[in-house]
Amino acid sequence: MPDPSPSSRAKLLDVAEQLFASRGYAAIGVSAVAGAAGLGKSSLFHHFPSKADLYATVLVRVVERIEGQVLPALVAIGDPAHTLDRVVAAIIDVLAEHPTSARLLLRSVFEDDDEDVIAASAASGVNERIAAILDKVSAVIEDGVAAGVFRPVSVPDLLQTVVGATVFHFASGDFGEALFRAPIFSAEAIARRKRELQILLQQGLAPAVRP
Amino acid sequence: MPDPSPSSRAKLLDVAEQLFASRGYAAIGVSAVAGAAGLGKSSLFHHFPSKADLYATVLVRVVERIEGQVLPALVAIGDPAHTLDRVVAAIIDVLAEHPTSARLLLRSVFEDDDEDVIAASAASGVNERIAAILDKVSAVIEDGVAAGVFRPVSVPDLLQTVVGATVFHFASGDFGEALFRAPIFSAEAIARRKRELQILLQQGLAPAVRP
DNA sequence: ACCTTACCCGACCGATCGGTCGGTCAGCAA
DNA sequence: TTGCTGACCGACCGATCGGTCGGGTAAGGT
Repeated sequence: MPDPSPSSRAKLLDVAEQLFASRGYAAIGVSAVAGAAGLGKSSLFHHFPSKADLYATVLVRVVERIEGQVLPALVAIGDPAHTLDRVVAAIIDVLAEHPTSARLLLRSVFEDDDEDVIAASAASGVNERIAAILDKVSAVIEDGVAAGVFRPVSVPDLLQTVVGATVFHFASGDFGEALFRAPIFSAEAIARRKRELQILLQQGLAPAVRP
Repeated sequence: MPDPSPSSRAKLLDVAEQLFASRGYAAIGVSAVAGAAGLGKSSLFHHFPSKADLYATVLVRVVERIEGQVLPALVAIGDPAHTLDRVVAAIIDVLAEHPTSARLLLRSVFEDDDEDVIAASAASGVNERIAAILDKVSAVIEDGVAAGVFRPVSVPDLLQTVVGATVFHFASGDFGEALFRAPIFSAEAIARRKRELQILLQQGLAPAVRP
């Protein structure tokens, strides 16, 4: 019991985020969510009009957290190489802060969901907000290529690689921990992940030295 | 209609792979699978003892396809840099060949599934077979570091990056296609993906030039 | 002709799904 | 006290879930 009275609605959002992240939308029933929040199923429908709406609200919360941490890193200060470093660090930080974020994002990306779910999440505009962030990251890479601090690359490919290397990593859960034989979300693991990815990108994107 | 009479059982596996990949285990009912295969629900249970067993069988088929293509690339011929190139190409080829593979893999990795599903897939040993492949990839990287053709890296981190950059990419579906504004599984897109990732890795892993 | 076997189906089972409904209860303003 | 309101719940709804059962049908062996 961490909080005395987290307003029930917030508690529902918390447990729903946790449950949806671990087992997916279809596998989690509304009574399971309500029960985990210490409420009856009917009380859940007092706070949210439908299961799909609850899920969409959870997604919006996650996207807002990401925006709050990644957008500040995207203001163009310093050369694109430093900006990219900051962005990668920000993405890793925000995904590491809430272990559920990466999984939820991953699911929302490649889950051809239930019809009312895609309707609800489309109405909340989460996809567009994610796309907006990625567009800005693309712009940073393009700037770097144009300025000659990065070698020419396929920007969408690099973006996919960065997203895969960050989101997938923190979404990998038991699989990742089995691979590392150590926790993924420890402070050292997070710092190492940041360092390894930044070095790989900086060195892998360096322009060819012209003799 | 590719095949005149694919033995019903194979047809069931095909449509189940497609459906499970697109919407996940919990979201797909057995009657939907059977119906898509042109059969009644009862007929599905004539071929498979349970839904979980059907899913596990689908997973095994996917893992076998991957083994068949990636393991040959892992025989140590040439230096580790070339081997890694071959492995990356093999992974991309096998994931691109069947658009369902990457999604199924991703789900099996981070889906804290239903209890009988984890039991069935544990009995089929798919996790161990995936782990065995990744262990061999790890060995290649370690050899490269030991031989000095790669700079020192955190091997699990690099492995996570490679898996994320390949599996996530081909599992991203509509999201990825929206990002590229072009199909992901076209021959050109696959070739480009291969090239971009190989260059990024080779250059990013090159040891520092000693003055 | 008979029996077996493989394959398939419709009807049905209990459980659970998302969601509704009527109503209880505490707090608060008048 | 009275009346109202937001939070909450138990009981219930039709639909669908995974799975069972008995029976039907065609092929093949003897």
